[in-house]
Amino acid sequence: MSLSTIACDQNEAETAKLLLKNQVCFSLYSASNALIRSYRPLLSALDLTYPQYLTMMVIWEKSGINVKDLGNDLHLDSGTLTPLLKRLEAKGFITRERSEQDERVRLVFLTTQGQQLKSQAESVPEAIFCKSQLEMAELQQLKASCERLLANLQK
Amino acid sequence: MSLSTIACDQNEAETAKLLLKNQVCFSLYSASNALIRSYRPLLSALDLTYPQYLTMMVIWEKSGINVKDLGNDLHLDSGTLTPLLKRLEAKGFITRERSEQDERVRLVFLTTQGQQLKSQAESVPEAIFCKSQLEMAELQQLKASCERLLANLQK
DNA sequence: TGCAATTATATTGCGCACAATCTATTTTTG
DNA sequence: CAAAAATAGATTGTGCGCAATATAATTGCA
Repeated sequence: MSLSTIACDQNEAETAKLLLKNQVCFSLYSASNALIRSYRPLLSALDLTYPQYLTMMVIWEKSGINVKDLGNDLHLDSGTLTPLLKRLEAKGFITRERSEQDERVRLVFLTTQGQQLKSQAESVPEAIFCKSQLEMAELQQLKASCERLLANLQK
Repeated sequence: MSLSTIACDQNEAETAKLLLKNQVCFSLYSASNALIRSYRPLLSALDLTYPQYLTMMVIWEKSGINVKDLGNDLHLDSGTLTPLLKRLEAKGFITRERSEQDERVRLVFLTTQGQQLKSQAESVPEAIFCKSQLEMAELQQLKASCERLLANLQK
């Protein structure tokens, strides 16, 4: 094998790595965008966006949580969450109150209307599962790989 | 088993479905965000964002492509692409010219500077692969599942 | 040929994500 | 106890993603 052949092969290898169709990350990015698009009609009936829906999930489980803990759960920072929470408050689903022990901390509480929203949201997971048309086993494997990837990237 | 027990179990099942930690979609969304974050330091050295990098990949392969075909490849629409392409043009990586056969069509061409950028980008895929700390087999499986999911959601 | 329908792209507006920075409060420490 | 450091959250600015709409060019068909 000549040196020029080696050089050529290496060049082809480099080129292949920069093809869109060979990008794992692009597949993940496109699938994530497509999922959020699929949620849109279901969630707009509840007056929620997808990030707002995720946020409500945490608050349904942990009413009274502060912004920092919410950010840790959602992997989002205050630059994203502060305006998002203000929009949820404007819709009447939550209230945002300062902690009395530590005035820096904002606590987020579920309202009655926010609680009622939860029952309306109960059909959403099943609807998305149907739209995905994947077996539960494959979805679980996909979820596990995404979680491993996230954990590794955060190291 | 009593009716109340059934009701209780169903309620627990509904509650479990609305827990953040049980959401495949949230894992995908978080992993996608984390990946884009991981690309950021690598790509900012090339003066590119992640969507701009994906777009450049298509143009490296298909200089002279029109906006519609670019959008099909990237699963993005003109509302996203028009301003993105203007930014790539402002940086000198591409030119945007109207087709002479059909004045509605915009053709996107690689510049010399855009071509030079490709060689600078060649180390990026390997760097991300290392950051992911996943086996190639798992990444390929992840990619395949994402592609199946995307295809099913688009039906 | 002329006009309606179609097509390609651009524009506008909203809501994220996130970096960078700022403010206010609390904690630490000399 | 006062100054420095740390912490929580808010603000600002940029760049997506995408729905809705607008504009301009092309095509189809009566």
